[in-house]
Amino acid sequence: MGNPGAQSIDRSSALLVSILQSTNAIRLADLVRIHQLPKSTASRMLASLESAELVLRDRDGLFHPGPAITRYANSGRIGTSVIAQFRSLLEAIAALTEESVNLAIPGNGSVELIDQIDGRYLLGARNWIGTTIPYHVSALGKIFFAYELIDLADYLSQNPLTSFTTKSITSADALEVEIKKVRKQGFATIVDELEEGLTAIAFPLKGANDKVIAAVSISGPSTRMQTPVLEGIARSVPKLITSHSHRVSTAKKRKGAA
Amino acid sequence: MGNPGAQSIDRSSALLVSILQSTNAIRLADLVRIHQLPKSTASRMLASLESAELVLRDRDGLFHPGPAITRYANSGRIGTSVIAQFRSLLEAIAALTEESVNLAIPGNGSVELIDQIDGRYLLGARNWIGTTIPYHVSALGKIFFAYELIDLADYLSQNPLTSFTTKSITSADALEVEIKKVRKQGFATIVDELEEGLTAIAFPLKGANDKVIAAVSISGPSTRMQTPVLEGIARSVPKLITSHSHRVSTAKKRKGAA
DNA sequence: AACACTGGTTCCATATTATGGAACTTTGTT
DNA sequence: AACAAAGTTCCATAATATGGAACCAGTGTT
Repeated sequence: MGNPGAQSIDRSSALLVSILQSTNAIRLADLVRIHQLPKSTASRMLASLESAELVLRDRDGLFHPGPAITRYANSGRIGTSVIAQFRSLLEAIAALTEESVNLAIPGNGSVELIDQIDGRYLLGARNWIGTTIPYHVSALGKIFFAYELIDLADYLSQNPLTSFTTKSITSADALEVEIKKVRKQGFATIVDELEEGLTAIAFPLKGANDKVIAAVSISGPSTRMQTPVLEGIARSVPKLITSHSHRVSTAKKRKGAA
Repeated sequence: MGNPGAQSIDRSSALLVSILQSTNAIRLADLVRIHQLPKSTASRMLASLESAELVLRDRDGLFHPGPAITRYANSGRIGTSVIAQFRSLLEAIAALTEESVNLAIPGNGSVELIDQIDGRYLLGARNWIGTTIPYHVSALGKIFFAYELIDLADYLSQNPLTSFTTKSITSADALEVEIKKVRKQGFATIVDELEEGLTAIAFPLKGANDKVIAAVSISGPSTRMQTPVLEGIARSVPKLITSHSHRVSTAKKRKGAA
């Protein structure tokens, strides 16, 4: 935040985001406390957001995401924006690696695959879009843990670490160690952890303001994806990602803003 | 719109809503045209919304709903706000009618059932939550058409009017006539149109600012739900809905605002 | 190549508009 | 009944949003 000439929008946006993020309904007083705003200001802002249907107030005065947002969430075009943003990157990665490339966002309890480019090989070319995979056996999932799009503790408390193969990580301690490693390296891998013979490597993808919003994975048979290949990918793909994230023109200017 | 001391929020909210509603990505210039704003103002506002992650700008400068919203849409707690808001109403209706009562919101291509209270009878007590039903064979769906939460023309152009029983409406003309009737009466019915022997009656539900955001249906076997019963429901349930919608306390004040 | 055109961002003087303290309502609690 | 807590409204003040103009790319067009 801190956009010149947009204080009120910054503030009201922050309120809206709080409402979107909070698991349970939230009161005006809570918002005032969290954001350190005068009651009067917050009240006015929320009234405005409410009349735009961005926020909904229930009979008890609690705030919820509003109809305008619910409508969008229900419209079935959720992933499209992220897909559009990263399509060309996926293509570039697929061209480079010749393996299947997937785009994912964090979903409710499992990784949500939203886009895919198939590789050259026949083996591994199956379509994963729409599939959901538990976080702990997925390279993409490890990325979401490492970059805190999903809270590891939360996940552990709600999901058993089911094993898919003998290589699957099934202990909380081991998973935590693994996540730390991912954070350090900047990428995540699974080798035979989800399915015997399947290897994948995943990288975080940042949005405009440098926050991780999605992840991309390259996957293929473990026989093809040996250590040297993985190392090559780990070296080259981040470069592709970085160069992709620089928007064509006026982007450089705006970079400072975010 | 038109909240005192919140012009900028009203305006930026309108921009955000436009972005949420539009099927395809949208440019700054379009938004400026639609909302009759100076470029400079719109540019500033969108930059602010972007830094709050409410809006996402792709490499081509096109606007999409942002990560904060996508995250919420993917979190699996979409319907909860609406459910919370209408729970007590559903209970009241169930107590009165003794039949199964359902709450629905418009979904992608089909009615989305999000809450249910079972009636007293054994027949008809099956759980519909999560089920999706085509609009044209559902009383709830007819409500969504009538109150323009779903565009009838759009729907007709994308979906065949599949027949479920011999009573199902399968011609566009007949459906349009039916919708007009619904709009006039203020409620919708299906008698044996979705399933032989199943009758349902549905009513619109308004949010805080008097716009329809959801619908409620009462359904049971056609043998029990004869014309006199339906007439009784059509008389009594709207009263329940109205009395429910008056919020307990400060609501009366705020009513004027919206 | 030079030119006009379109889409977008930045600047800055101006006064409109957001601000927040205080007063006021309403509800729940002891 | 009195008190506390949550929320809304009021209003004088100045801080902040505003929008025209200048500016900066790209993208055709001749």
